[in-house]
Amino acid sequence: MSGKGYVKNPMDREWNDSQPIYRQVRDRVVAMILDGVLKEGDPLPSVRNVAAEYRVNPLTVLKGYQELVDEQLVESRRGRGMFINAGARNLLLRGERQKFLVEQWPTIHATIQRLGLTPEELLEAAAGKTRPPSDAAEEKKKS
Amino acid sequence: MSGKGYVKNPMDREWNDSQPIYRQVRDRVVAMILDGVLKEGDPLPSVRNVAAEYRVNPLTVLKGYQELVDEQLVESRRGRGMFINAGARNLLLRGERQKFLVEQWPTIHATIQRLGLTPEELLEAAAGKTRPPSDAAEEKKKS
DNA sequence: TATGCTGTTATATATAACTATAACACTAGC
DNA sequence: GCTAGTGTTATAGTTATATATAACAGCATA
Repeated sequence: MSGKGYVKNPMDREWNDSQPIYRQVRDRVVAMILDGVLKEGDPLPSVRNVAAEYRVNPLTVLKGYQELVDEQLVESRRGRGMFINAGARNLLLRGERQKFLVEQWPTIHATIQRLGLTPEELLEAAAGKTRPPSDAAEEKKKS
Repeated sequence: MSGKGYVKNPMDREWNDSQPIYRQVRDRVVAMILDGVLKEGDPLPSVRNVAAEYRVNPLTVLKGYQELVDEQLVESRRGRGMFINAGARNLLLRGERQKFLVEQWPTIHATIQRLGLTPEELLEAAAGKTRPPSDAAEEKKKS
């Protein structure tokens, strides 16, 4: 059990523990398409490159990419690479909006209500200000 | 292969596929505490009852409950049950707020921006109206 | 004591996610 | 042809999640 260690990557601060990596890979590409970083016809970063850069198994990246193929967002050309399909962004703008509104937002909204979070707090947090609850509980003094 | 089937429950519409059941069990109890459905000193529904009601393995429920014990939100008394600790709600209001604002909200906010969702759409969806993109709402401009 | 609730532990198994390593298949450029 | 870059498949092993089944341990009460 100890010989050939199976050690988790120290580099996975990049990854969210609450979701499989391959789905996060998929979501990252989706975000890049929506943000216009990847345009239609563009090649995706190669499976091996991404795997190396993020210290992840190539198969895991491939699995994420395959989901995009199944969603008809990208096309795979053996020996050449994977490429963003035409119409990918529009397809996403429709699909992801609906998916978010139906599957995620209701739960999120309930949580916000439950925690009594105000729009002000949310906007502040979104702006990058990780403000502590303003009373005590502040021991991270970096001078 | 077919003999002693290992079949997934048909009843798990109750459960979200994107997160382990035991964590959803934990989150449900947390929600009940925050909502005041479960007050301090109250007993949690028994492991076996929950398991039966939701058609889930008792061990899975126990695992979710154990997380609550580890978070010092509930206390386990062998032979009697598990009980909400004093101060549980306050502890949650601080902890869960911070956790949400730091770990979840930034990503969610980015997604909302990316999809160009307006406050109106979000409020509508939260109100339960799972309405497909209406034709009239196409000309919305960000203010 | 006996019964019937609680939480808890022990075995064994199934499936999904991730990994390491290696090989195969295709394309482009030298 | 050779090589280096793509995607793809194959084998095998680890960990996490969830299951089925059974037993153990403590408490309350008739």
